[in-house]
Amino acid sequence: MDLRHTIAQKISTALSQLDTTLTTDQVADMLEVPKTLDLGDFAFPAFQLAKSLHRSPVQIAQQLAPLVDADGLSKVEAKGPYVNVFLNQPVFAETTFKAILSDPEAYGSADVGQGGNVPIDMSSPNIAKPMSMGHLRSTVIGNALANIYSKLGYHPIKINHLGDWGTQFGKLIVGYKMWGSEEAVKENPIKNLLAYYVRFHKEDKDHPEMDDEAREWFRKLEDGDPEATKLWSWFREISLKEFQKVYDQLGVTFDSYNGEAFYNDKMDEVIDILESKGLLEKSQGADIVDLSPEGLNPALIRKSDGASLYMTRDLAAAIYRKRTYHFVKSLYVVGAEQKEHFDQLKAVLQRMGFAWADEIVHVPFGLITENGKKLSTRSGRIILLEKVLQDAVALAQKQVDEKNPTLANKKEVAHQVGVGAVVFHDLKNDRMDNFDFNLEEVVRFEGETGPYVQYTNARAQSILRKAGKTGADLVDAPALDDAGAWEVVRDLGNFPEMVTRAAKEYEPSVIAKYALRLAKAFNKYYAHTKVLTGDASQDSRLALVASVSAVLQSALALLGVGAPAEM
RNA sequence: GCGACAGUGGCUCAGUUGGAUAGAGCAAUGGUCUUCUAAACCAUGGGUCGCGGGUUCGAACCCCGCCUGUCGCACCA
Repeated sequence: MDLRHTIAQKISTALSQLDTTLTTDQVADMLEVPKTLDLGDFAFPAFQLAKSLHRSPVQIAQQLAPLVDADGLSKVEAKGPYVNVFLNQPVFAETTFKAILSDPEAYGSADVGQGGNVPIDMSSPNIAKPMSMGHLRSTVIGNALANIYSKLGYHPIKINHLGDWGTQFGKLIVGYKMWGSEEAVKENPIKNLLAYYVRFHKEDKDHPEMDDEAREWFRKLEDGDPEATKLWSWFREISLKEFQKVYDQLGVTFDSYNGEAFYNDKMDEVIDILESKGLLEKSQGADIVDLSPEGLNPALIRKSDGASLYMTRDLAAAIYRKRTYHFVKSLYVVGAEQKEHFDQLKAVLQRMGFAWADEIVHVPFGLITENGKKLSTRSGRIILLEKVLQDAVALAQKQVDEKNPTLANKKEVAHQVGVGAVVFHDLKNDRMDNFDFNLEEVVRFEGETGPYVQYTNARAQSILRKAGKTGADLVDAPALDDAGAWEVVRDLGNFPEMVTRAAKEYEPSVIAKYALRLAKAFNKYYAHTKVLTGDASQDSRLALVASVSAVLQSALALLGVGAPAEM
């Protein structure tokens, strides 16, 4: 039984003495956490009882407070219409520190997932195009969710659903054959492949025959023509190698690179099923599934020329993932602009008789703009992720040189701080928030930022280093009795709940905000309390410091952000 | 036009899902390093929570209407 329910039970028992029956669960739901520390750690509002007891909430609170069994608590008092409950701080601190320090990895973990598979569709850049800030969002959100779900006992499967098929490959081949060379592509694959693509779009306006040619090459590719296939797989391979550089910097790995091409031979079955169930209709020459009963636009399954579409491919992918992974949940970390697509996808799967469609979850996120404008590869309005990371690391390097010139592994730290700033910035706000890109904002090191959290951890580590103790040495430290540390202690105790909430809401920002809250509380403590004084309570304070460091590291790890011991 | 998402200090955002006096960061001003890392801490100013109704003992949060912005709405993904 958790703390909330323990207290709820006490209150429930007390209420029965006032001839009121509320179950422990009901009381637990009503319990609030007051916004300021002087109002205690939990509060029970008496408003709702006023009617049935024919008394004012203030009176009820006054009568109820003395009836609550205060064993294990430090105080129960009525304040206005609330009964405020104060925890026994030293006891709570001791159990919390012990829980953290005896097994830091396990703290906040749970086995609710029981090893169930959770494929996560994420990142998904397009071959021959550079990765942009938009891909960063999908990548880091997906990665953080994978970490969070893993901590809760699920088995995430990170799938990079590459954009590696489509008519653009016809254009790419034509462009390459007209203007490209093997050397140029090898020298700078993405840049040059993109240049062919962009140039193609410029020139095909005056030379419509180029489009026919591109269509022809894509047709060849679909038919397995050796030359087309060879070029395609080369473009794919060489692009992937470029993407890998970014993933290495971010520290993100994948379990599968099955992209769009992978499903080429799996779409016929989808159409067969749809046909056999009589779901397909002709409309304006195309094959569709009418979703008007669901209040959705029709799902386009096959173009009038018989070619398949995005929807067809995603249906095949969804079914493949269910068969392969027997998932308990299937996540798609894809921009909010594709919401309707996923609504349609789920609706069609439902129509096909797949009840597991309910377990498909679109995890949408907001748009990144620049100067208020939407980014677009074709128009060249694009923020190169590689460049952003590069700039961030360079700025961090400058900062480290300035602040800590004698640091041994400056390069590594600069990398962790620079990349950490970018990743944290992307994860700290609600997924759905749109944001306008601003390099200075993204790579900020002060205030509510990733480096702030990293710095807090580095300070804590520094204290432990000076003391010559590790967390393991402090497991049995005596209880900390220091009202000034209470905010920190309480935050520490909240970590497990935050992990659960982040998973439930598919919202890494819950963890990022939590890390900021804990870091802020600790910095305040740090500024007011000297840890290494040599007195009898030193080990108790050190246990606090070690606990903070451990939890900050856990939180940063969940977000995919590094935690240097010094910076 | 229809639908989705959003609207909270000058700027960027929180607000534990309906509770006590609406909180942070940035920016501004002032203060704190001979003492564990000043990437920090402390203080001051700054608000009709888009607007109008409604539900409720109680609304930034729920319901209805309106305004503004963004995204989506058939053969791209």
